[in-house]
Amino acid sequence: MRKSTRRKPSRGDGGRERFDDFLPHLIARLAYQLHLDLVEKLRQEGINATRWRILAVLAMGDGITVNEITARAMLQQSALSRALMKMEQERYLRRVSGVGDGRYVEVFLTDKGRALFNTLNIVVRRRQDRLLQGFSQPERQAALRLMRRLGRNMAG
Amino acid sequence: MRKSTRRKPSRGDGGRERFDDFLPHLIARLAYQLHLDLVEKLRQEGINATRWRILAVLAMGDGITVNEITARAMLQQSALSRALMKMEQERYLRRVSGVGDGRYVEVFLTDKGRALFNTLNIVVRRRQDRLLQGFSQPERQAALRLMRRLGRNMAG
DNA sequence: AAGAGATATATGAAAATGCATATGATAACC
DNA sequence: GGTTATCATATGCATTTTCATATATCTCTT
Repeated sequence: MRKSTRRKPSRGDGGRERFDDFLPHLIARLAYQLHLDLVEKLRQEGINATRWRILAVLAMGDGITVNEITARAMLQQSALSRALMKMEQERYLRRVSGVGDGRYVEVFLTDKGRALFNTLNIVVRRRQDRLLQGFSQPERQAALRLMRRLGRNMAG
Repeated sequence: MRKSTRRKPSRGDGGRERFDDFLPHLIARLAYQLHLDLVEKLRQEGINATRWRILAVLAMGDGITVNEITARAMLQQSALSRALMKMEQERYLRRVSGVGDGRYVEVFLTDKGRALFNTLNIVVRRRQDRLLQGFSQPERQAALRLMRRLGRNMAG
């Protein structure tokens, strides 16, 4: 067979639809890039993104219920339930049956959990620097404002 | 037990860490909100987000390889490989073994697949309106520019 | 043209996820 | 006070994803 007949398939017709001007897609793509970056950083520390989110939410203020973690950590309740069980076994956190209302379970970081958070936090915060490289302080503020505004639009 | 002792657990100490000013988290949260919204819209049409992304990427320009879809649709290659197989069985798309290079597989939408895309696209595009409600035209442009800029920072 | 290396896709097995529902506990109502 | 409704959490099961690796095809070298 002649060499010239071998080729990598082309990229189609050039596209009658575009994504570059479709904001939800840009956001999904950016979040995905950030996620991959996060997963890789965490992998080196032997932890996955789900656990990191749980640690981070608890570090933000523990003694909260499973339900509250669900909302803040962007996880399904069932996934969270299982993750918490394992993390409790490994002594990263404690679960206490609700003091006044037995339906609730309060979750607390242990010292071990808090130490792990502190270690990871250093690594993870660098991601923000990369994301915002070349941004002036006002531009950073504008970025935060925009995200909050978009978030409100979707929440409302 | 006295009623006053029953209570919903409080929200902890108020938070020594915060997320509201941590841009990667805001982005992840926003993307998650959008994702949930997308999943629900698609569910009514009997399709999941993975398949929607594949359809959308192909509608943007088909005749591309599995690898190219992987990058654009934010999926793992193995997951994509399986999804494509099922979608081919259901006649949403065709896979053609590379014309010049047998390693490649070129993927094309069928008429059925294109029709499905068109139906869903109408529904999905409305999400952008909700996201950008209350934004002036310049603000919309600024939002797009910001996202592209952040994306470049993460890609580079 | 045979072998080594590179590239693209597929697949087996394990883990994670999502969905529906079960369990356990409290609150509300009559 | 006992039944029903409500809420938080756990769990069974099916599906999906991920990781590692296999398979197939091509390229390059000699």
